[in-house]
Amino acid sequence: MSEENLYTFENEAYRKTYWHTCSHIMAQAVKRLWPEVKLAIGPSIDPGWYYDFDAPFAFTNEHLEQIEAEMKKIIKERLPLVRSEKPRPEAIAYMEAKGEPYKVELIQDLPEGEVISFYTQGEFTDLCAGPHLDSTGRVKGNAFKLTACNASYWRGDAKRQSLQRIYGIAYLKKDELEAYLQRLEEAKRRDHRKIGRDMRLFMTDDLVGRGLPMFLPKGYTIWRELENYIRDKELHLGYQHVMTPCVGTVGLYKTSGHWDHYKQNMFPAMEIDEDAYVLRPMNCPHHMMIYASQPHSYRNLPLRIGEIAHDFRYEASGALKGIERGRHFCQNDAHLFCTPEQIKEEVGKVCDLIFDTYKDFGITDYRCVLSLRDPADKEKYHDDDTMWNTAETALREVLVDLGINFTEEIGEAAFYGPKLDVNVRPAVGAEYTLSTCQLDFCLPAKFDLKYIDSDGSEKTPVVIHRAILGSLDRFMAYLIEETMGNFPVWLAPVQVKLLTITDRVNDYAEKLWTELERANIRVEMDSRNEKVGKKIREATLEKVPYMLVIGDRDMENGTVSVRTRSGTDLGAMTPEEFKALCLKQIAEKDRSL
RNA sequence: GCUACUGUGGCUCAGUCGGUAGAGCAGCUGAUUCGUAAUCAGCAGGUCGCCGGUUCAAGUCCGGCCAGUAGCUCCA
Repeated sequence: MSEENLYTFENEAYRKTYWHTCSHIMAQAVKRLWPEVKLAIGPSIDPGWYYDFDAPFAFTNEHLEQIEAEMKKIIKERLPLVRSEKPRPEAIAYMEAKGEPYKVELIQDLPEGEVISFYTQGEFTDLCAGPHLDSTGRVKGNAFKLTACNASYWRGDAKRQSLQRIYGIAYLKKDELEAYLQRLEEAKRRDHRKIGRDMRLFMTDDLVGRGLPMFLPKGYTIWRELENYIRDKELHLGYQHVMTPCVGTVGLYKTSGHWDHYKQNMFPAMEIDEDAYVLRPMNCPHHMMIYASQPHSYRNLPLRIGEIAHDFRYEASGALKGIERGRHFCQNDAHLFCTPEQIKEEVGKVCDLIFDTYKDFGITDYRCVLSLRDPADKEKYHDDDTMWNTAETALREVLVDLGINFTEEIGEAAFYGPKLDVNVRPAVGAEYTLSTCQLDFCLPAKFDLKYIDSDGSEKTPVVIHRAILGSLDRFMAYLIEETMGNFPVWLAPVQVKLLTITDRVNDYAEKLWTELERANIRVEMDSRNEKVGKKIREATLEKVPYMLVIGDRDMENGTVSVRTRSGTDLGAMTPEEFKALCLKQIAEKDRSL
């Protein structure tokens, strides 16, 4: 790499340094304008940066403009950034003198022996490990923008001080900044909530309740295809599907441990007769009870119990987001009961299923995470070090053996065991988990599950919890945003629309409709008295993959004129030719159009 | 849940300094039968999220609630 190439945003280290210096410039601007504002932390993120402030007033867009103007001044002043170090007592005294309690706390919590460094630019000094640009003048004054101001918590703890986080973004050229802002705007147009409303896929209503989306005919058509897809796939892999009720006794969840860990996130218990019931938040206990209902031999393991299951969780109101996160959702759940020796093969099969499914949906941009417990957190995790060591070691080994690329994250495990999470980043908002595969040595013991091993002894099975499409609701949200509503033909709510040009061809079109409908193609007819241009426009906006334009010429020749939603004119063909083309595309889950 | 912002016909939006609502699309009716992204005309549709307050007068100002949006926290 040549010398000047280091100073581009292609270079991650430079990019992060640049953004971090921007965050210091922003903090300096804020302190100049309002000296009473307290500083928390201000790292670079990808892309951009933020800085958390404790201010006695709420920042508005006008404030952000003021800050931007002040930042431009600081950039023009070309202030050098100078690093310095202080011993701990001096560093604490320094920040106390400056009236920065959050900085004092940060210094106090730095591990013993850690170098405590500061960066100074003009009158502004911040506690910081660096590195930084050598001068505020390195930042391009016409290519940065403060994009948002939101709330955050001091040290990410909801019980502590609420702070105000200002976000910024910067590039090396103005047009790069503008291109970025434009991408943000475009992403908003992919929002599944907007597309879902426009395409009449799902709706909500206050009287029905918050976070309780209702799927409309078109949305449910997609849903049904997804459900059929994954259920059929599972059947071929030896899964057995069950149907269990959406309500269970509190005792069931006390047995599993969910009550202790999650009762505040469940709909409150309903007292009926002598018992208390809850809407179920998940399905493991039901499936455990099914396993427990008869004796098992090692010969019959693994036993794979699957269910497209309705669950209810009392999600925080601020966490609700369309069908991505609601208070009712449907899980593509399964529990695989197996012997310890079978773990590797079963996890491998689950991973194959996940990646095979992603191939069918064209999902290529995902990240695998091995989610481990935080050993220090005895509250959140089932307290059994031996169990955790066994489970985490086993899952890690399996993933390495399978050659899966993954990163490890502490404190992301389920309370009963470690998991492999497959995460994606949607067009709008933060990364989330689509698929999961969890290794559980805990619940089988709690439910006292047994099998008879080859030596005649009673043993406890291991359970693998897994979800491929995760929640069908969330999976659909993801698909909507990825495709912008341009679903592949096999998923499109309406696959073909017949557009008549004149009433004279209505009978002919009717026959075509019947023929396609009998071939199980989802076909609609638009025989309104409107111009064909208007019919094409509307069908295109509805994102119907294929339009068949039918006029006198087609009727005479016994053909249909095929146009795609992307505007390609495939010309005239016989109905048989079109039907074959369409069915082939559906069968192959062909995504091209 | 926390902080901030937003809430006007089904959808997208306008509504000035407070003087009791406007458009386009969709819908309905009629005319038009027109070959690849909007035919023309007419009609109808709103207690301006809800409740209260200030005022002679509130879509507009103030308070509370509800809902939505962004981010934070959480996500078995």
